[in-house]
Amino acid sequence: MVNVKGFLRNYADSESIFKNRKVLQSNYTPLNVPYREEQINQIAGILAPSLRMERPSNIFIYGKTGTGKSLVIKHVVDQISEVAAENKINLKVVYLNCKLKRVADTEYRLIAQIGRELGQEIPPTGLPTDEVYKIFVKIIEKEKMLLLLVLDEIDEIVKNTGDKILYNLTRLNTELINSEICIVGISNDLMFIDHVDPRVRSSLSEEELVFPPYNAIQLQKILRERSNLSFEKDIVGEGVIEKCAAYAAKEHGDARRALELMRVAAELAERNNSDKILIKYIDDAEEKIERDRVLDIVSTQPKQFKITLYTILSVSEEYANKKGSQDFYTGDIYALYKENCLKTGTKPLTQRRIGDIIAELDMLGIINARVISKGRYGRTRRITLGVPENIVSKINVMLKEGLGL
DNA sequence: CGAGATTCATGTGAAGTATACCTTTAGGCTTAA
DNA sequence: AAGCCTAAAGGTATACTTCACATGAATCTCGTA
Repeated sequence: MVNVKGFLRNYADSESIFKNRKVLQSNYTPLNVPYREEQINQIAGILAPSLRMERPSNIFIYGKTGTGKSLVIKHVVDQISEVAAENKINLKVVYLNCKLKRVADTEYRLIAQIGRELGQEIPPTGLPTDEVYKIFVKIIEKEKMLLLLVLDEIDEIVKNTGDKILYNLTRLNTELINSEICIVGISNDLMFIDHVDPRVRSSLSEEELVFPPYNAIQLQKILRERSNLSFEKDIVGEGVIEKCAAYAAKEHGDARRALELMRVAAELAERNNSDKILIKYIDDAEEKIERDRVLDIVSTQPKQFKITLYTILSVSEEYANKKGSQDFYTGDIYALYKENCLKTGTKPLTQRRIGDIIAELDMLGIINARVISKGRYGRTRRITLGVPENIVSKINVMLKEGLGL
């Protein structure tokens, strides 16, 4: 424990390899967004009427993760807000990510959350949904305003709860007298809009934009630009940027991932007292990111999810040790799950529910659970792991402690 | 031997229940005039 | 009498349970070659 102080002193004395750490963090909004000028101009053009208090067309934006959708929207919206403020225009912007569990993943919660963003206390449950709509309308109608509603990952909420919300939201405009709402929908899923009600579709996607993925060259340019802002000269080792870009390009040109890789690699370099970011740190970074991502998801799950996942992971570890890896199915897991419940003193849920939980864990990408038919031997889900082997034990240990097993 | 029937284990949808939380309302208590 | 607090009543969303039916390919059955 003595050398902790030494380490801290050393840390305080040594030069950080970061010139500006924030630049590489995921919530950073750069001044200019390379290779997205066209989209920025288009969106700005579409949203500009808001500065005359006229309702702009609703926009629908498609693009894979890390293609700059959120970034561009935030960028444009920030600028518009500034200009609006200069001209004393009452323009409110609400940005919401519909994927956030227990925040905006049902109709009630989404509307309630918008209300809260606009500074109104709304209880987490208990009110009728149309009551929440009324509260919401009242807030906007209180004074003449234009509400710019940015719904990120809008496909998630529709997948969960159907397109009724979108219908209600688009219809809301016809009821409003003072104010108006403009909806900007963002989706990762290109096919998404085909599954919604045509009436909603036409009003929601009055304008459509597609964000193409970045290619490796573009990713390199982005990385270079940001690392120039973030690091002192000559910190970034030979070939590092190329490797980051290549990694990310492999994953459909995900710029967010590339930048994260860079940042984590830099942090690892710093922790190792290295004054250069070397290629070897990128591999470590890759693993660390994946681990953190999974750990983060896992740790925020409700207890029953954890027990279920713990059961699955233990079983798969056991099988891995015994070699001759076998498949396992919902029934097996449920039996063991019940045992684990007994050990932790938790009331076991029914198999019906566990089936749903397994399906949800599959959606989270932590496991793969495919429905198969074993013919004469029934129909079930075959469960396999969705995370690398070397992370599994770490998750398992964490779960074990967390559950008190 | 092959087409169709059968079968199993659980997927899946609908409807019902428990829980936690909300607002409203009415009654009781306190307080100030 | 007015004002405030509390508890009961009436209502909702969400997570979960119960019930009942659906599924789909390995296996079985049985007629036919």
